[in-house]
Amino acid sequence: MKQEEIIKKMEEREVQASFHRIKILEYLMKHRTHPTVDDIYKGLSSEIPTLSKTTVYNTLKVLVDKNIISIVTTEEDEARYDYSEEMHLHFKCKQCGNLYDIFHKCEILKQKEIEGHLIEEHHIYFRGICKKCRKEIKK
Amino acid sequence: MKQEEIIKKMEEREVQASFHRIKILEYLMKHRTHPTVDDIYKGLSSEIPTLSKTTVYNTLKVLVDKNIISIVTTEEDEARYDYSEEMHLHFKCKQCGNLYDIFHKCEILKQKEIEGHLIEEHHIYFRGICKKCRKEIKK
DNA sequence: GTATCTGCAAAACATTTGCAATTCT
DNA sequence: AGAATTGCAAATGTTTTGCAGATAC
Repeated sequence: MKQEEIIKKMEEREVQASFHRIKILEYLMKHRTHPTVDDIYKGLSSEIPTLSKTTVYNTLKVLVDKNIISIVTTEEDEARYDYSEEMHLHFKCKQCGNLYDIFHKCEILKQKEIEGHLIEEHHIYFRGICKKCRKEIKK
Repeated sequence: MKQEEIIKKMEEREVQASFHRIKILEYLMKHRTHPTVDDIYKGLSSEIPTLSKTTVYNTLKVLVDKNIISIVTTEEDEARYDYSEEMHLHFKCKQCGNLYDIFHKCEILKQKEIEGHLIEEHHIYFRGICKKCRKEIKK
């Protein structure tokens, strides 16, 4: 995605597009690996040596608040962040620890309401044994 | 639930039923409010003055490992624990902060496999505005 | 020129660990 | 006696906060 588009996206959601913020959002767009704060910080610090972790925290908070990115809800204690335009769900393998994106059409993802409550965010997360590890076990 | 039944449940899952462990599991069975470690600790410390938080942590870890209880996956940084025999999902109100249990029949909760991955745990969590708060807003 | 953003250092928390004391079998 | 559980204190790791300096509108 071009920088212009990133800036446009931020303006749409009323986030001031500073240099650091653009770089952090760009990182999330390029790395669809559910990075932690530390991943983002380390990934950008060679390019932006003056970057501080506080700024990463601040920026992520703003982006989450403005619904540009979301927090991946897992049982881990370190937060992971996710940029995606498409609704999807997550699967984590108990064996290899891999966190997969699942772009699966589920009725529940389309649901806007449940028992009278208005749904604004869907967080669907499965844990188990992934395809790869199942094959390994069979061997 | 009677203490005997709690002990039976623990024996089934190969957890030694110590006094503290029974009390902690009992607390989780009685308080279906997704308590935090601190909630459990504070809730029991009047009854068990010698109880330490480390024991609460230890016990919860054992109970989760043996699939007697589960961790509620939210975006919060403090872990919440859940005892329930029935599969269900969670809804959190962005306004009042309430965390609701939703016992709703969803196809996805029955799914044992997705894209070749074996599902062992389903964590479904919605965020939005709850029924009550929606009514408040309309006023 | 005033708002906002940034970054350092310190503080605040939740959670884990090491180890000794206690308890259970 | 031997193994598992408990609990204190210290350590660890993540996230937040206060505040001063830099930057943007």
